[in-house]
Order: sequence, then C-alpha cells, then structure tokens
Amino acid sequence: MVRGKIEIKKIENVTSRQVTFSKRRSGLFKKAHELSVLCDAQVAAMIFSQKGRLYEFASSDIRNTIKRYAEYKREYFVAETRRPIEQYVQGLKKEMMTMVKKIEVLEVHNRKMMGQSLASCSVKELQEIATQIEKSLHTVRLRKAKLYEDELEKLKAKERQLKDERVRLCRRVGERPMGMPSGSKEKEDVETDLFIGFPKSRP
Amino acid sequence: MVRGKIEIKKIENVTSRQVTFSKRRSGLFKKAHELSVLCDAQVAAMIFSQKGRLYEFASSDIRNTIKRYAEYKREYFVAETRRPIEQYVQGLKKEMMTMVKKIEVLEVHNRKMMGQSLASCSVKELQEIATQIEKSLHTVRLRKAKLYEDELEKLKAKERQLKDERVRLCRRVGERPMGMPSGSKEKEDVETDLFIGFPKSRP
DNA sequence: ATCTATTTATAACA
DNA sequence: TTGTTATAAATAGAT
Repeated sequence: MVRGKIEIKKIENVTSRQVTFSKRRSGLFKKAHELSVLCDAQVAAMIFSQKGRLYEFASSDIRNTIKRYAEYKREYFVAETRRPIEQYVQGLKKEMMTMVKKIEVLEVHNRKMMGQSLASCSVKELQEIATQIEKSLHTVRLRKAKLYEDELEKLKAKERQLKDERVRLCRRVGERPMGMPSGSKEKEDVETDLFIGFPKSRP
Repeated sequence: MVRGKIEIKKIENVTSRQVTFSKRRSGLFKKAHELSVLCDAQVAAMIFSQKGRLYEFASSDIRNTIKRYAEYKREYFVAETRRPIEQYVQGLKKEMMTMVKKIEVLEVHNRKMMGQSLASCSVKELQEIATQIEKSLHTVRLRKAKLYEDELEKLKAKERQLKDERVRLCRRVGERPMGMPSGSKEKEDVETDLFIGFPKSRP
C-alpha cells in the first residue's frame, strides 16, 4: 500500500512475508487497542503465524472475552467444547435421580418393616406387613435353630473324638479306663444325649 | 488522526463513539483479513460493543482458531473453563458413592428384616434381628387394632345417630316406636355393645 | 452515508 | 530486527 500498492494475496517471499507479518501484527493490535479504548469495547484478537506461534491481544482479560464469546455463541463453541462433559453430567444426574428414588423406596419399606410410619397404611396394608413380618420372624428363628443344631453337632463330634482319644491313651498306658464321666461307662462309641444350647422346639 | 488528531481515550459523545466504533471495527476486520491472506496466518478477532453486541472475524473457521487457541493455552483457558465443571463432576461422583453405600446398607438391612441373606449372621445377630422383628410385629398389630377400634367408634356413632333419627321420625308420625332391633327397646340414647371387626385383644 | 483533509500504516529499501 | 521514506489507507469531523 505504499511505494506501489500491493495486492492482497499471499506474499511468496519468505523474508518479506515475515517482515510484513510482524509489522501488520503490531498494527492490528494497536488498532484493536485503540478501538477498545475509544469505544469502550471488549476486543480480543488471536493470530497463529504460519509456523504455529501464537500472538494474542485482549483489551481486558482475554479469558473473560473468550468466556463471554462462548456464552454468546454456545450453540457451537460451548457445545463443541463442553457437550461431552455436559452429556456425561446429564447421565450422572439421571443415575442419581434413580438412586434417590431407590433410596426412598427402600427407606419406606424399611420403616414399615420396623413398624414406623404406619399412619398412612390401610388395614389391608397393615395385614400384609404383619404377614411379611411373621414370615421373616419364622425364617430368622429357623435359621437360629439351625445354627444351634450345627453347633450341637460339632460339639458332639468333638466329644466323641475326645472320648476315643481318651480310650486310646488309657489302653496305651495299660490300664482300664476309669473315672469316666457319669452316664457313659465303658462303651467307646457313645451317643450322648447331652443337650447344649436353647431348646430348638420354638420356631 | 485526521483533521486534528485525536487522543486515545474514551469518546464521550455517544453518537460520535458509535460512528467511530463502526468505522474502526470494519477497519480492524479488514486489516485482520489482509494479514491472514498476506502472511498465511490464522486470525480471529472478536469485539463486544459497549451494548454487549458481538462482532467477530475469523480468517478460517473461528471454532478451529479458538480450539487451537484453547489447546495452545490449556494451562489457563481449558483449565479455567473446565475446572469448575470437573469439580462439579467430582462432587456428583462423591455424592453417588455415598448414595451407593446408603443403598447397600438399606438393602442389607431390608434383606435381613425379610429373613433373607441370613447365612452370614451370627447367633447374636439373629437374636437381635428376631427381637427387632418381634417389636415391629407388635407395633404393626397395635396399629391395626387401633384402626379397628376407630372404625368401630365411627360405626357406633353412626348407629346412635340413626336411632335418634328413627325416634324423632316415629314421634312426628305420632306413633310409638315399634319393631326396634333386638336388645335396645325404648331408650333413646342407647349404648350398644355391638362389636364389629376383629377382637382387639391380640397384640 | 459521503466527502476530504489529515494522520497513520506500511512496502520497499537500507 | 529496526529505521527511513514515499505513498496508500484509514479515518475525524463536517456535510
């Protein structure tokens, strides 16, 4: 545009292009600055040189300007930059909603099974709850009984084993077993009727 | 800069400022475009007017330029733009963890109160569960009894009301009440012992 | 908007 | 890069 005006097309001479880039870049930034001051506008400019080097200008904080830009045009900037995360967040939120509902259901059920919050229940509901609770009680008691029984079996087995051992030892020492516990005398394989634990006839 | 150079400071005259904004804006974009063509650079410029209107220029697709910018400076653009969201996501995840745990606890408790998954319970635990279930059963039955009682009260009240009405009508017709239900004869305010519903003596 | 007197920007050169 | 300079471009103020 001086000493012979130039055509606006890529400058092929590398040196010349670099010089022009440098000069026009500062010119552009100067103009940008003047515009921002004169007209109280927010201006941002960014330039990538051919080599990939970044030059930037911002009248105020460039982050704010870009943020503002992003908000202004979220249909393509925010969207493309953030949509994956936002979709992910949406997914998380949905999951949470589901969980919240699940917790509610569980808590209501729990409360009813604990005999709480019964005010809203009809007679029919109360009957159902009672039935369920009775069933549960039955199951729990069965299980408890089974545990006792197992325990008893174990103890009996141990007793048997100890007796066998005792007999074996007595034989080895060459003396007749004596001073046996009351009830079972000389028999080596006794079925004791020793009962340990609670009576199991209360289901 | 012409016909008397101007100082670079905010133009106070509104009209003047608007005109200058318009002229210089197009000037800036023209320069930006020339720079991008002459030097084969990627240039983007964005301007927010005082009123908040956005004007933008981009040599190539502005999204690419901004993306490139974001990648170039993720240490403060990407980071600061996305960190809040990422913190938010972290928060959500934490909440979800808590909820998952809560659900687990509730489900375990629920199962036990339903008489399920008892295999892992000790005798002591089983006893505690049974005690709790018994308590619940008691509460539920109390509640059921209360409901029956209330219902009964209502019915009794209704019965009384109907009897009163009947007596009033008979008097009006001028005849002695007759053909009364068995049990209560002439008395106008009878306390019936009619029992409706299940016996309530089974808590 | 358009005009135009000036200031600015800058291409070419050093 | 920086500086100089001739000249093109931009634009303030007026219309």
